Amino acid sequence: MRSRPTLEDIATAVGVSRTSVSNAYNHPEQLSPGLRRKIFTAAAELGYSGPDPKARSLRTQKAGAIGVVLTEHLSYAFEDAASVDFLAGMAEASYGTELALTLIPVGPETPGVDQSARVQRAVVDGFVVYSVAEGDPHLAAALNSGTPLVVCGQPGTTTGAPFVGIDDRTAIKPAAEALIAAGHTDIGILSIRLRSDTPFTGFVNSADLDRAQLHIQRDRIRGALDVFHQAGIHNLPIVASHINDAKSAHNAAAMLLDNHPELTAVLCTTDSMAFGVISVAKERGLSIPEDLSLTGFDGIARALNYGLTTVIQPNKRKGAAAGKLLQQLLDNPLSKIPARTILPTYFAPGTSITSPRIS
Amino acid sequence: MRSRPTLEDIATAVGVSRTSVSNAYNHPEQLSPGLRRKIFTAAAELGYSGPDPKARSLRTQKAGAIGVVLTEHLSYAFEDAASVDFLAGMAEASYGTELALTLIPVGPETPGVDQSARVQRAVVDGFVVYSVAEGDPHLAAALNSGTPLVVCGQPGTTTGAPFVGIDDRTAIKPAAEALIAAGHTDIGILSIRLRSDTPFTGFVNSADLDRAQLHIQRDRIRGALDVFHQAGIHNLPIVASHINDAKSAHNAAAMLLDNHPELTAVLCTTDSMAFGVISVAKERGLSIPEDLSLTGFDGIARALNYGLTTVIQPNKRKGAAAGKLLQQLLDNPLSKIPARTILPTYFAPGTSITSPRIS
DNA sequence: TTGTACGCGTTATCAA
DNA sequence: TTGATAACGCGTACAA
Repeated sequence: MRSRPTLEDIATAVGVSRTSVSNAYNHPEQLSPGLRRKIFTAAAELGYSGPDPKARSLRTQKAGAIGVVLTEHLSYAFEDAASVDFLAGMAEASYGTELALTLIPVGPETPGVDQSARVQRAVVDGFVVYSVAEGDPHLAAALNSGTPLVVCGQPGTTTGAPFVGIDDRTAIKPAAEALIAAGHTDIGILSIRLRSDTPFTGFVNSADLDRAQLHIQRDRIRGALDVFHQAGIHNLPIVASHINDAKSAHNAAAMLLDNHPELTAVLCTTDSMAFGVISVAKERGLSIPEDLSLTGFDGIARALNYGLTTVIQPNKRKGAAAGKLLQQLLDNPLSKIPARTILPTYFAPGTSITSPRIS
Repeated sequence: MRSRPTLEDIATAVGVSRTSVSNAYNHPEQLSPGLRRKIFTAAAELGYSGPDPKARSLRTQKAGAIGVVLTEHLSYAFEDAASVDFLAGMAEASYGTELALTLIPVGPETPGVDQSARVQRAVVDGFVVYSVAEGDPHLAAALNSGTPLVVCGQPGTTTGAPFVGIDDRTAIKPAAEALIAAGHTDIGILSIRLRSDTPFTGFVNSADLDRAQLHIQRDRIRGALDVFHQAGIHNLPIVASHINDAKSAHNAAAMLLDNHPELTAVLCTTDSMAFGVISVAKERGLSIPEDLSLTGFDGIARALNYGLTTVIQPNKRKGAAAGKLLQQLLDNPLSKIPARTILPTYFAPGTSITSPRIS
């Protein structure tokens, strides 16, 4: 079996130089139409499909793609509405450019296996790293790759790379304030895990917050605590759930309510956790908000549909902003782009808060 | 500003050959640990981030990625549940491999602009082409690229490439049969466009079917007609809508019902079209199924939730199957893989059919 | 309009 | 365990 023909093969077949064949594909104006036709004819005959992209990208030092690094499994990214919206935004930002989107699969962290290999080997012109833990090896590899990089969501600091996201600490405050305004004082907090390295579901304290690797969860909790402390409420029970799925959310909610039957309200750092509370409440015959007020965060369709009091964040716009910034960086690596791009969030009052029952 | 150092720079700095530096990264076992350490130290000092992926991929003739070509805008792909599921399946199939997923943005078809450039320039080891029209230029470019290729969904024939999909013509029959079984004889059909090149929304006939570029829609209509003809029902009105969004579905449904007030049932080739009928019915005070029986196709969450009589297709499994097949092809280009992989579909009876009113 | 010469940064092979 | 050499396939000054 013959191997694929190259530019050179076509050149010799037609009896011209490689340059002319190259120009036939890349600079038609520098060529007589007749010769160009002859070259394409010969190419078709020899089964030549045009210049090899791999060779071209070495020569031009351009890959024609930007890498997207997502936490967790890539297939999870397609099941999570927020990351799908984010990708839609990235895709939107890629129109009008010649850039493809290379999704870099991130397997489960197997100790001993170098997880960053895929990032290092990715043929891309730059990276967008989406919502990873501080110290994540893929982030480190991307930072070290020598290509432009934009971090989205988290980690919020310590990377030195341009950041796109929301102000989680401030964004959650309207939800906390709404609970205070309704008169609640016995409030619990439910969040997703703060660390990625050790599986742990249970109560966390402020020292755990200081050690958090996942800045988004940390900042949301801190923002809520800011409000509660200011209202004179201290020592709120906080449960963090390692896994983010319906069953785990249910279990974490049960753990919180079992240990703190006095609670009249629960603030959740994600809508998904709030649905865990809803599921437990249903199980126990508690009605929301009459028996338990509840808030979420994210603004997923299901939450808005339910009427959950929550905070809507602009996932698609995050993707678009990250994409645009990276492109600007690619166009001009020295261009000054903002170190932090903070997008606005929107409080959705919903109907899941009322005053606590007088007991 | 100095340019990025290369393998060679490290080699001269350490005083060894390029080969040894390369081996330090790729074949640690062929190197004394001491030298390896020295090399990495020098690399860190010089700001060398490891072998350049672009050069590596030229040398090894591997890109480390598979290209996914999706119809329509890439951002639309993230808004459509079916293609998101498909991508999730592709992602799932990529675990355990070193392959990234390169999504190739396909802009609007601007006449005169060579749409296939992005496909031709993509640095990938193979392509999965998802649900494009027969004759699509991107498909042609991918076919011509000389790399392995799997076609998913459509076109169902004429490409010569391995195909993964469902048997649309057979799959829709249970929906049509359910209408027949309920006693309907005045049935309309609503589908999405049959051609991609000319915008057209309106009634179509069997000649239009023969000319269809979009095989999925054509086959579903034909499958339904098979059933209806066999039941002695002929000359059913068929409306095809060029655009697939809520408003267009509404308009197409209105067009069908306005011109055929005698209809007691509508068979739709997608769930999204069925919701167009639902929206028109609501507007006119028709209840479903009492005044109008209705069927869909796809099994999107909203349809199942509504209780629509529909056919569920395995989108995620399609992605996984396509990914696996392509990988097999990449591992061994000569391996015999099935020309057609047909996945099973599932009829969801729902509650949107009842017997026609006796008039 | 066409050709020459060089470089892009790496890896495989084989010899030392 | 280390090194020299030869591809890999192409783009682009520059010269003709």
